[in-house]
Amino acid sequence: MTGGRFYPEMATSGIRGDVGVTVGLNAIVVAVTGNVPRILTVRRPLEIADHPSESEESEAASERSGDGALAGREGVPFGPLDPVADRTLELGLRRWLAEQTGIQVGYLEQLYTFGDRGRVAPVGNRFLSVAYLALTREVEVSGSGAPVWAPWYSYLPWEDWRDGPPEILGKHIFPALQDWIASASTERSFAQRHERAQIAFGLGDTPWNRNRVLDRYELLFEVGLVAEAVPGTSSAPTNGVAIGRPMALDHRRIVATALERLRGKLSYRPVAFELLPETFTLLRLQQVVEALSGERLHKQNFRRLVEQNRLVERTGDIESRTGGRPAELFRFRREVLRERPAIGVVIHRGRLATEPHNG
Amino acid sequence: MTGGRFYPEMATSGIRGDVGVTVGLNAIVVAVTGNVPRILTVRRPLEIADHPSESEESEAASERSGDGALAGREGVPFGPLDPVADRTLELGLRRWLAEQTGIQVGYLEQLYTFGDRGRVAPVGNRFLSVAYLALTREVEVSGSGAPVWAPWYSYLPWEDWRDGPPEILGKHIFPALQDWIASASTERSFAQRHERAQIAFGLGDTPWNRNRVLDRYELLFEVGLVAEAVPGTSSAPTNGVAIGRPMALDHRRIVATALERLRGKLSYRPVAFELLPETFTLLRLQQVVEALSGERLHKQNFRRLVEQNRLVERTGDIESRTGGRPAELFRFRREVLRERPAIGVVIHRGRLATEPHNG
DNA sequence: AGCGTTATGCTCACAATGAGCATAGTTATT
DNA sequence: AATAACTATGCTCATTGTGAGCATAACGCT
Repeated sequence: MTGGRFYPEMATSGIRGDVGVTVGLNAIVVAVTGNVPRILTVRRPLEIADHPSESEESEAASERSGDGALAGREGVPFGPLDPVADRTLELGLRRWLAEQTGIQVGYLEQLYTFGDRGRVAPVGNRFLSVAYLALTREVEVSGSGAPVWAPWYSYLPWEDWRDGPPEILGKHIFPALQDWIASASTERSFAQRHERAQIAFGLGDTPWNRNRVLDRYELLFEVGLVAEAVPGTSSAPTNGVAIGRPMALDHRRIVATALERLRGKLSYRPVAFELLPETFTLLRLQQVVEALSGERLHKQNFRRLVEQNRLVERTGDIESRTGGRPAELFRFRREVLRERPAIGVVIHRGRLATEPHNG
Repeated sequence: MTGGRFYPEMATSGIRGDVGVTVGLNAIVVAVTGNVPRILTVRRPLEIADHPSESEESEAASERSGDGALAGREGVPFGPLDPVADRTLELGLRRWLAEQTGIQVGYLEQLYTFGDRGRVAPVGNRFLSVAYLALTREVEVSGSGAPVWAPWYSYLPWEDWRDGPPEILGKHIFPALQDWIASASTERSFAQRHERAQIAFGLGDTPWNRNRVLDRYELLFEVGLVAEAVPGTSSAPTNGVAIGRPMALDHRRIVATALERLRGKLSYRPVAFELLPETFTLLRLQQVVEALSGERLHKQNFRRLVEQNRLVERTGDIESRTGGRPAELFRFRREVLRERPAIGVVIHRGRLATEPHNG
């Protein structure tokens, strides 16, 4: 309303010179179907599709060396911030997300603001995007962006340890990391590379840390095992060994950031319930948690954790299509938000390499 | 470099219509002197001081109802993003922070992007600021912004429980909360207010949760116990009872966000060491942690935690100006970042209300 | 009835945590 | 010189939390 009066000198779009900043909003919309965590993707980033005027030429004219980074590649939903209509960033995001995918998200949380994208164009504006993490139950989607639910781990296949260490680690990643470490030019650089790899991927006696998703992604990017499509950003050559599904721009990095955040949150906030229907069995809850954390949990201990912390309450109803003994249906106790404000659903690790004998 | 080519339609500053977005960077720079946690403030927000052309008129012309919100009030350092020169947001922040305060910060972490400020000006641009948390040892500062170290808790006095529950809680805050709850118009609203107050301030059997800094701040704002100076933003009337030192714009909210984030981080990352010199006694370390977490810790258990997790190593040197038995000097073991990636320095609570008998 | 499958109750060892006792070296005071 | 005051440091103990596994229950299917 009156804000402008206080900053008349800011009524121009640029602060210095004539280059301004354009702001967009990205949403990582997460749902879990059965055992599969999914994110909502659009076949072509909406930042192109939404501005049809020149995008075709733009794309056709992209004579970029490489693999046609942008063309037709999927990305996460993107929408503009309407500086006039959207009172808050969050409302803005809800608006265009509803418009473009028909989804009304429940849980919504700001993730990160990405600004260093190598997108400093000599002529164009600086580009900034504020990314949000949204949780929802999986629903039908349809809209201008032709959205599609894609398996989250198809973009980050090394993050799914539910069936033991992913093969891709031993087959491609570890060898490539070794090469990368060995090819360090100085002693110092060697040690640093070694340490980084150790921290990120749990080599040697360092344990694998499920939360270090971004560390791992960035290391793989540097090593040249994943490709990004951001103009002006370069990683080591990929040698044809590109792991996981690519995405437009730096969206895959955003996706990694979202996974890291969500995994972190799992252990101290009851976010898993946002992804479940009103009532659910404890196995369903556990499957959701496992899907997101990427590791198996000890069933009895998981039950104990959830019940002892009184995260759920019985409904009295029974789900009998379990394939075994019928399971009781539970409901999230929203009161826990009051009683024990920092309580989550993942504490322990369970077994990773071997199958739990009683799982 | 080449980014612009892909988004020719975005070379304008606005996405829709002619209103664009201006981006600035805020830094909450934290240091601890003795027992006092401090943040760096500038007497007038640099977003004004830095643009002298019209700011005087702007301020004089601010015929805003109220208390002259902006005039001369302190805020956290603010700097513009130079869309051309600053390759990344973080580098941009380091640049102007060094320019304006002479500080070279070590630890730097993105905090939050604030966009809903009621600053949607009919004529001016939308304003967005990306806030960062910076940790440093306290050093002399000087620069164009005339920066000053101010005690953090002077802005959030209810957050410091080191000497028991702050008086202001019983004297002003709790009564005001009761009034606010009682004045709810509907049953439902009553229950909601009651629950919010309970969660945020630990009323009844709910324990005080040191991490809920932002919840508390926002509740106090709604209740009208703290004032913000953001044009277009309104809270309940403050009735003359304004608690804690005010700040320009919504900077105090940013400050609260920073405290919340830092308190959270304390327990799973060894960030306290960023605020200490190379070597230190365990008491100094404990004091820093207590200063930030706002509560007292059990000394022996704190030592046990720090030593058993091998966060520190002995230097062999002795500090003898302790006022008692000389204390050994320790050094942070940077290796822990590798060995145990998620380890912090605050786990337990210690005593709050009473003085530890052996503290 | 027997098998496969999932649900659920319970135990046990061990680690982590919160609290407090006891002793060791200093400086300041009498 | 004795002692008071103060901080450092070592150690114990009860309780709780965590990881793992045994055992039994209740269904569908053949």
